[in-house]
Amino acid sequence: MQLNELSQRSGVTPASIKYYLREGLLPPGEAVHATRAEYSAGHLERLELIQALRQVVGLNIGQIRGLVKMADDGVPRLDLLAAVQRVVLDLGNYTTSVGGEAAEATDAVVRFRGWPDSASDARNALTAHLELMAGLKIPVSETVLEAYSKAMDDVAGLDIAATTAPESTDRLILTAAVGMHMHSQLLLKLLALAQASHAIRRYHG
Amino acid sequence: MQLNELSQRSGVTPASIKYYLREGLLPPGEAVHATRAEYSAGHLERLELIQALRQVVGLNIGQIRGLVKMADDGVPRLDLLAAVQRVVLDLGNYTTSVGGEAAEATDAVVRFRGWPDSASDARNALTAHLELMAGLKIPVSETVLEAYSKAMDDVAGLDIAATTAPESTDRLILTAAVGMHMHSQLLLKLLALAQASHAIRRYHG
DNA sequence: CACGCATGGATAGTGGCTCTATCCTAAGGC
DNA sequence: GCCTTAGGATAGAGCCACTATCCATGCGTG
Repeated sequence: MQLNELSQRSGVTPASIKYYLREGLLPPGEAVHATRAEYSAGHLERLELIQALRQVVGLNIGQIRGLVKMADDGVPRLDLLAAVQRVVLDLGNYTTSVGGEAAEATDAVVRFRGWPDSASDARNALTAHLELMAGLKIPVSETVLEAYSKAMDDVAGLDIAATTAPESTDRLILTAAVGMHMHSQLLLKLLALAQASHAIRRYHG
Repeated sequence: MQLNELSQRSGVTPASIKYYLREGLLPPGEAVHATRAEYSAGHLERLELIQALRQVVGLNIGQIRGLVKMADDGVPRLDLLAAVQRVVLDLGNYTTSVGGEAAEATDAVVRFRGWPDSASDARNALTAHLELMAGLKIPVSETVLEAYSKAMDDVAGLDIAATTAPESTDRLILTAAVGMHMHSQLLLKLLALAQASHAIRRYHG
């Protein structure tokens, strides 16, 4: 198919498709000659991925480019999922701080939860976040950390099970990113409702 | 104090202060005459609030304006806290959909958690979010909803206790917004770590 | 008393981001 | 052989959060 058909099937305007091509999110079509290029079902799938990551998950072009580059480079699926987790849950690119109270608190959490204690983006992100909270003078007691981590341990026991290993890499990224995002948002909505409920109980009953 | 001193004490450039004045985030100083205005400690506090909401919580100018307007209008503290929760946890302005599977699921959660079942932003947001997930073909089983809500119920039992009712309304908003944001982010970091840990156990142990 | 310079106020410009519109050339189809 | 249309390049738009410039005013300093 050519650009126009790709546009109509995906619902993305030709101008935007050209933009994604320029930005390297969409690989160029196979040039049949100087002024015609042929696009495949893979391009359509890629466009759906881009749309979902932009509109549902809210990633920016750079983040999307990072993910699709990995996909195109044939990076192993586990690494891909880790990358998806990093951008979707905003684990950032923190400088790995090695000592300090925050690192100790992270160690403590990992220990009393019995989690495997290997280094990871999530671990660095947690340490960095605890440092940030300390810097903002927001105390995080061991009690809170224990309760939160227990709650998240319970939650993590379930949701990955739903992922029914998709066929293509693009679809894997799509389902993983959208699933992670929607589930984390679901958690926050439930937290809001729980907090509101507790507040009502406290003040009105 | 005058603009320049306010700028130096707050660390905000005069140009930005003028911008906040124009946008109605910062009330005008008391005009001593045509070309001089005097700013108070309240202005400094307001600037600190704006800074925190922009840089830490990541709110935009419109959201901040909404909150400070409420503060200036002397809205009751509980309403203020509800507004803070709405913008910080992204509860949005959803159209209150009354019926449908999602609404039933929300009812079910509230029922088996024993939460007071009054209408609220959080409740609408949850229903809307469940509808969104259904639209995206992401199934949310009752098991997941039960586990998630249980976890959030446990979490909500703790963290509001830390709020030591601050003196001024601006400080109340600041501590509430920053606290909510950082705690919710903490939860997501812990979720990431928990998921990574479960994944490792599954694949390597 | 007069001059210079900071202040407040208005207006316009900047830079980043994500598109979107225009223009041009080169072909394919009728 | 002409007209439509794809593809490619470039420039522009619109939003956001500032940031810089300009100007009249009038306080403070000498």
